[in-house]
Amino acid sequence: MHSEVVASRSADQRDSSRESRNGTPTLDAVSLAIIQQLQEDGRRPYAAIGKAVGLSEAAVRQRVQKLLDQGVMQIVAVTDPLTVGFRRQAMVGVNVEGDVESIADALTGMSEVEYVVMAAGSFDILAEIVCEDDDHLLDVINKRIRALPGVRSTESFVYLKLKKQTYMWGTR
Amino acid sequence: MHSEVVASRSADQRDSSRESRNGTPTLDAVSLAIIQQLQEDGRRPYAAIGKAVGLSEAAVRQRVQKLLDQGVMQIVAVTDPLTVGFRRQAMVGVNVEGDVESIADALTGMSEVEYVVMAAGSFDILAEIVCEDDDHLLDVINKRIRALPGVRSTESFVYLKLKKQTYMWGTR
DNA sequence: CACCACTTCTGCGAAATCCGCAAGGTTCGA
DNA sequence: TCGAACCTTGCGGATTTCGCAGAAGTGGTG
Repeated sequence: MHSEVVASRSADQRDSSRESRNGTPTLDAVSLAIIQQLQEDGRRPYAAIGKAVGLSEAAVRQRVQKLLDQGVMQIVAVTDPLTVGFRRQAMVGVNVEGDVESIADALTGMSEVEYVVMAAGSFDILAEIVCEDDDHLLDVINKRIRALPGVRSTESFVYLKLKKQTYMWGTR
Repeated sequence: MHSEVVASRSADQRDSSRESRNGTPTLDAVSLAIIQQLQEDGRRPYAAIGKAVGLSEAAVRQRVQKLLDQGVMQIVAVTDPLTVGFRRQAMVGVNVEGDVESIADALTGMSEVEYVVMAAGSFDILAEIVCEDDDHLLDVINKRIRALPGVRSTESFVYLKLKKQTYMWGTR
């Protein structure tokens, strides 16, 4: 009647939190389905989720709590920064000599930096910066990032228009 | 006792949804405070938010509903893609000849593309791609993106390690 | 100033949800 | 066989959500 995701809960998809090789918990199909529900609506009631994934309300509650505790997922409000008063954003590509990770850590510590990723290619690090205005952006890039010892060069891409921003992993 | 954000709701911060010049709604201090609460916990009850921002439960509910309807904010579960089974991610810089926006729209239509932004600098568009494995990633970049008419060239930055990912705009 | 249209906030029941808890079943692995 | 982990069912009580009616403030107009 109502689309069940799981028919039989047989051996190959039962464990919801075993540790895999790299230390991150492995997710089974049911937890994935729960996350999917919460990606559509973070406030969806547990009973509705349970009906959708084929679990009781209590079980969903336990799983969600565990997923949150483990840090696998978080339920948050996300906004378009422009609407909230941050008018200048940029992606900054950084080239590093020496220890890349320590530079990445330094960037991570800056509150204006929303996103830091170590990458392969012509940049060692990509960092997204969210600022209130041009002065602020300039300050962060030139005075703070370029000033870090070990930063060889940077290249900035100022955002003109945000076209897409999704959080629908697994919903494909 | 409990920190009130707003003391007097006087003229200069009353409107919660007026249209500003560029068409995006302007937010007042109260809505900002509500968003802030929901960035800490997307499931926080309306009454608790109301207490924190100095509004009744019903008022908070109405404002949240409006913010959601307007698309100013969404309440969702966010995860680390790696944990959910997407092992390859990349940022792709795209150079375009002709209409940049139509290319951006095409990218937006691809489910593997999580993030699309039009930028100034040596790339016209930056797009973040989330894939299950190398084959998938290769396919998206070479067969689908490069195949778009108007795409002059692309450059890929494969993610090695995600260091930071925040959703705390306004919480500074 | 009076009046109207509009929006927002408040207050209040009724319904739904959340939450903790307990008892019992199943499966898996030590 | 035992323990651990997980799920289910069921249950109340506390909390939250939800819809609605009424009050209050704003802006525009004559």
